[in-house]
Formats: sequence, C-alpha cells, structure tokens
Amino acid sequence: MREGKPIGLLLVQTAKAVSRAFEDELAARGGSRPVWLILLALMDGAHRTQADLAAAIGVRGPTLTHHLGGMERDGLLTRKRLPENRRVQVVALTAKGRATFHKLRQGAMSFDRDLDRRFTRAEMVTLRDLLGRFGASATVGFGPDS
Amino acid sequence: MREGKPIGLLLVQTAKAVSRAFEDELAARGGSRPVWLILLALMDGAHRTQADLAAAIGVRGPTLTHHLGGMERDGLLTRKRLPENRRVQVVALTAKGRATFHKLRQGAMSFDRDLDRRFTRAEMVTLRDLLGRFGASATVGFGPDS
DNA sequence: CCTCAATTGATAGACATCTAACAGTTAGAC
DNA sequence: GTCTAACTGTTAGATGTCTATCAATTGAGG
Repeated sequence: MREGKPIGLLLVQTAKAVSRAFEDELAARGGSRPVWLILLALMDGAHRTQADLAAAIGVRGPTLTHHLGGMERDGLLTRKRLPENRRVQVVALTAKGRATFHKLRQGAMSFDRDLDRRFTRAEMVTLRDLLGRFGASATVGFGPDS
Repeated sequence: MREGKPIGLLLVQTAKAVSRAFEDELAARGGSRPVWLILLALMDGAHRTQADLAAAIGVRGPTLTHHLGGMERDGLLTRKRLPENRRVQVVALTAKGRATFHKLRQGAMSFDRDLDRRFTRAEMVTLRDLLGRFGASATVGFGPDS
C-alpha cells in the first residue's frame, strides 16, 4: 500500500502539465502565458504601478519589464511616464493589444471550461480548500482574488 | 458569490510557490531541484538510458544533458559509453554525488513532512484523486509512480 | 559488404524567470 | 536650499526549460 510520490512533487508535475497544455492553447492563437496574464490584468484595469502589475500576475519586476518591452515592440501597449511623478510608467493597451486580448480569451475560456467540467461543484470547493492549505505557512498568495 | 481565479491558474500559482519554497530548502544545502531529482532517480537505480532518466524526472532530453554536464563538472557523477552499445551513456554517481544526495535528502524529507502535516489521511487521498483529474485527457503522467 | 533507417545523445538557439546591482526621481530633514 | 533616503523601474548576468537540428552508432535488407 504505497502512497506514491510526495504530494509536493505531484502538485508541481500536475501544474507543469496543465501549464504546458494552456501554453499550447494560447500559442495556437499567437500568444503566450505571460502575455495573456498581462493583457488580462490590464483589461481588468486599475494597477497603479508596474510593481502592482507584477504582483498581480505573480512575477518579479524585472520579468514584467522584460515582457512589457516585448509587447511594446509588438505594438500591444504603450508606456509613458506620469508627468506628475516621472518615476512611474503608465502602461496602456493599444487597439491591437485589446484585439489580441479578445482572441486569446477564446482559448483561455475554452481551456477553463475543459478543466471545470472535470469536477463537481463540491469537488471544486474541496480542491480550492486543499490547494489553499499549501500556502498556510509558505505565503502562496499573489494579490487579490480578482 | 465569486468563485475566484480559474482553477488552472490557482493550481499553477500554488505549485509555483511550493516549488520555490522547496528550491530554497535545497539551496540552503547547496543543491537545486533538478539536481536533487537526478540524484534521487540515480539512487533509485535502474534507468536504462538518459531518455528513461529524463522521463522519470519530467524533463526533456536536452535539459537532462544540460544538468548531467554540470553535475559531471562538479564531480557528482561520471558518464561513460557502454562498450557493447556505444550510443548509450552509463551514468554513475560518485562518492561525492552520494554524499550530496544524503545531504539534500534531509531537506527534501523535512519539506515533505511539513506538507504532509497539513492534510489528514483522508484529505490526502482526496487531493491525490483530484489532482489526478487534471490529467484525465491532457496526459499528465511522468512515468511510473516510483 | 553497403546502404539506410532507427536509436541515442549532444548542440544551437530561444524563452521565462530569478537576484543583485544600478539609475532616475521625489520628498523629507535639517 | 541641499542632501539624503525612499521609491520605481531597468540592466546585467545566471538558471532551467523547451524545440529543432545535428552527429555518432547500430542493425537490417538487399
């Protein structure tokens, strides 16, 4: 009666596979996971600073800077300094950025539906609770629930 | 009554946080996640080829080659060609490799215990079942249960 | 034998991510 | 008013991962 792999390993490997499948879904529509998360956060609106934005999508500042640079080059967004506080960069989506968001959202929503269909309501509640336990002492959070 | 983030996102972010904490634990003992997984697989024995080994730890061939190169440079293992089939590399741990394994195992075991303590027996069974659902159609497996 | 397909790893180049260190900007202390 | 500390973002360099492609070796047909 073995228990199998450590629960942490199982969690990480499961997440890796799911993340990969999600990447494929987005790639088929010309996007990627980080680009999708940034577009989503920007459409949700209201992020004061890049640091806020980075926290919302779960990466560090330099990683965000990296992706914003690429997305700016690709014409998905613009950055300009706030006149009244020239430290902060104001990030705004372009029309092309919004179009890309809508295209990728199709994939993301279909992916989410696929996953949701695998669990009953009750199971989903249980799963969210159990996943929450991992953060009990390790600080798992990435900003508000959206 | 919102449901919160998509379950896939929650899974991936939880795993990221756990993986990070595990990395820290190993780093404190001079290791890293991939090095630990390779040492563990080699101590468990019996991997015919590097491809087997890669599958066992959940990475692709080139990633494994990369780490084996580093570990060989660090004196943790040796590689030599099988005389009767000079395509396959025989990977063997050195004494230093085995010593590193034992050192890292302390951290890994303590980490696993910390996680295990957060769930009852029944919850653990439930969690493993629910995590298994993610692979239902997406092919999550990484070789046998060990 | 010789060629050609299959097997096994390695190399090249790309991407996402991190930490540490830096640079510009602002605001408060004196 | 100037100096200094805090804030915001960027740059530099490292690590882990991937796909696509290459190189060496083997074995099977003809």
